Amino acid sequence: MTAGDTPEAIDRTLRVIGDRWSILIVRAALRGIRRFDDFCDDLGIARPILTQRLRRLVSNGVMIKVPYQEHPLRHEYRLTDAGIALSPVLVALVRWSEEHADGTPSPTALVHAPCGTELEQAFWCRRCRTTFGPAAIRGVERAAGDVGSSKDVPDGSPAH
Amino acid sequence: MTAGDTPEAIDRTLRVIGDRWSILIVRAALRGIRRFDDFCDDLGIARPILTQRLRRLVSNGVMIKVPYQEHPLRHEYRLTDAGIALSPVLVALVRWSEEHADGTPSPTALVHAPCGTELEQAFWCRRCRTTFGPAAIRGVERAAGDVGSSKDVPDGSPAH
DNA sequence: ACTCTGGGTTCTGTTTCAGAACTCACTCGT
DNA sequence: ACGAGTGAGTTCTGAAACAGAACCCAGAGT
Repeated sequence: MTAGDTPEAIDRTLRVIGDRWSILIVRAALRGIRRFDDFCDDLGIARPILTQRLRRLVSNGVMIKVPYQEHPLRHEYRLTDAGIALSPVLVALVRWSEEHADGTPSPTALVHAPCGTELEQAFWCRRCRTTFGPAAIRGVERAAGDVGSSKDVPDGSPAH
Repeated sequence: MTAGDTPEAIDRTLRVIGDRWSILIVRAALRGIRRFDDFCDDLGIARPILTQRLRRLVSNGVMIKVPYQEHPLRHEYRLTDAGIALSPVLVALVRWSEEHADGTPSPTALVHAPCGTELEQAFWCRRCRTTFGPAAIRGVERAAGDVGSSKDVPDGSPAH
């Protein structure tokens, strides 16, 4: 690998949510689904796999299992903060799907709640107070010794 | 699936890039890697899988295979615009990895090229000219007939 | 007692993943 | 002209992951 990039960290993440279902489960959870059978119905996922995925998500801190009633003791699954923090990933994925994988835009648009305008996703520089696209990204070494080695990112592609 | 929403589109996308390798391949490509063996070495991916993944990425328009020399006819793989457009997904993933999956921040920081400040990723409303977080997202029906049913996305805050 | 509901587990295939080792076309140095 | 080297793959093989029916079990409702 080119010196010190991090396939490790991202790789570990992909081991948690990098399968066909986990992200869809998180998505469903963001839509308010909490119960085993509802996940099943909503996603059309096989039960054994759902069991397994939920367990994995829970053990990785993406979701928690909380009882919602005693007696016929029942649990539901909710996103933790870490789980909610996945929404940028999801949004990025959904938008990419709409724009590049698919002709048909999804029937559900994501909007800025206060004003109802369809949202965009952008990179943001807090110093310049500006948004920008992929072309303006650069990767730099963060480690102690040598700072400044910039070596990420593509050529072309105008920002949006 | 419960009417309306689009597991289909996102599902199709996940079939393309929803495995442990595809995203890492795109990431490597964004770092400038183009050749078969370089992907191999960089990622530590098994060759047959790389072959398959590249083929799939090409056939789905994420990458293209272009000859970079005749004679010993050789090809390299480059991202298309659609491929470059995946960078928000990647960035979101990397940032989540750093913040939630891992203690150690990655050695490579992503910065805003012009000024060198570490970038953030945010949702952006062009009407309000403001950035905001997941809590301010709402999903609304886009289709003709029944508009108004809003039912996506996080209700303020599940767990905690 | 008997059926329903929620939340699972078992069992049995079928794809997909992964890795070593091999191939093949071509070029280069000698 | 001959062996070594390269780039880009294939073929085998075994290990996981996925998928679907069917089964289980504790309580509750009737």
